[in-house]
Amino acid sequence: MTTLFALCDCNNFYASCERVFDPSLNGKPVVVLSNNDGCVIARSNEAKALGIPMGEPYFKIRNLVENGRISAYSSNYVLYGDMSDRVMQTLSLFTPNVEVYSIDECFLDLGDFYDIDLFSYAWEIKRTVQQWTGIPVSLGVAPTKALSKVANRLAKKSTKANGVLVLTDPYHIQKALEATKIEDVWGIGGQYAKFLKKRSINTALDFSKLSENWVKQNMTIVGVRLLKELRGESCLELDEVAPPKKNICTSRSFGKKVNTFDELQESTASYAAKCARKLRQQKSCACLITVFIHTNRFSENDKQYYNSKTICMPVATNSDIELIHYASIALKEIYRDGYWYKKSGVIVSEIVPDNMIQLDLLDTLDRDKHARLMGVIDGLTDRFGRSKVRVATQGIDNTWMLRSDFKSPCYTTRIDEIQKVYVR
DNA sequence: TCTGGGGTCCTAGGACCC
DNA sequence: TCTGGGGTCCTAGGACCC
Repeated sequence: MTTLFALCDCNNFYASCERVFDPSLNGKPVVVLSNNDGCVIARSNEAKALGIPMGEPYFKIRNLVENGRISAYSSNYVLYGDMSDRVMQTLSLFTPNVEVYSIDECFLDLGDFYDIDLFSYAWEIKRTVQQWTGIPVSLGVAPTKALSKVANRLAKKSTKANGVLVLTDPYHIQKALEATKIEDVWGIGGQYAKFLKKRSINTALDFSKLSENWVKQNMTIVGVRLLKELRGESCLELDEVAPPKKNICTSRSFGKKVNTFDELQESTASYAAKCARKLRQQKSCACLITVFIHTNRFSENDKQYYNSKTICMPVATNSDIELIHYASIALKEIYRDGYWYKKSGVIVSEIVPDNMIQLDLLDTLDRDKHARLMGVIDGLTDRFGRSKVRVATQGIDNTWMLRSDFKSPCYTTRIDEIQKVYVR
């Protein structure tokens, strides 16, 4: 059986989202900053052309921003998430089988579409997404997922392809593999790239000629799957329904240096509540909770400290109140006076479906009551926005909160913001 | 010289992704 | 002054059991 996949990838996604709502940015350099406005995580083509690398710390480009040479935005995940949904919904009109691979990427299973004009079809997809959502996308079409990644990358890079590349005949596949450097192959990270280049394996084509045994020995079974995929043998299926997450993590760097227990406790409580909400959204509960804190690893003057503590809770839970309770216990154990803290986080793990909870005979908590309360809190959060209702431990003024100085409005999801757009 | 041999579970750590 | 956040999978090795 022959397989056929398309990988659709939004171009410079976060920067493109900002542009949809402010067309005056078209043709101009735009960057989007990480949480805390720390570094660059998305760049428009014009920003790339200025030589701004991915991950560039903001302070290094501050001058360009202040002189108006670049527009910089704080990341606005609510907006990007909503735009992502629109793109994915549009894509799912073209085939019922899609895998939302990340916020800006989607695999489409084109199954046995070999008898249609793939090139025209791919272009129709691209045009439709652009027209309906305002987001420019690139498409790579090929017999396996790994090859569709290769095709997508070349589609974006080549001015001739201009955003669409269909890679189905062996000759073109060879040429594409030859044109793809080993470090640009999906699944080859920094370590493997170094290892392979030392052995004169410089391109995807070189890699595809290696023996299965050698790859298995040196790169585990993961490498073997990639090898087969690049040779055109499909090993990676389309995962249409995202499996429930096995770990959920909420962590942030602070907007300022923090040294008191109370500030750490507020932030940790907020992250625990956020994890609880994520658990409820996927209808599951966690047995373990981990809290970690650390100082600023870039600061040479400050004393460094990292620690984490994991607590096994008596009964799996997804309640804000309980998770905050155990997070506080864990934090107390690892907190040390006399350090400047930069970041804290909460991870919940050992996740089980919420209808399969192992009860504890000595459990005294009224779990039904908790569940109803959380339902009410979720309802209020949905209606009035995040953090309008919260457990007291989470604090009120939250001076530790992250910095986000250049955030665009949540155009698509907030009534007041939507009105602003209409008024304009 | 030589120290049973499996099986299973768990954890830490390494690799990768966007 | 200023350097993101959130995930997955795989393997090796130790503990433990019979």
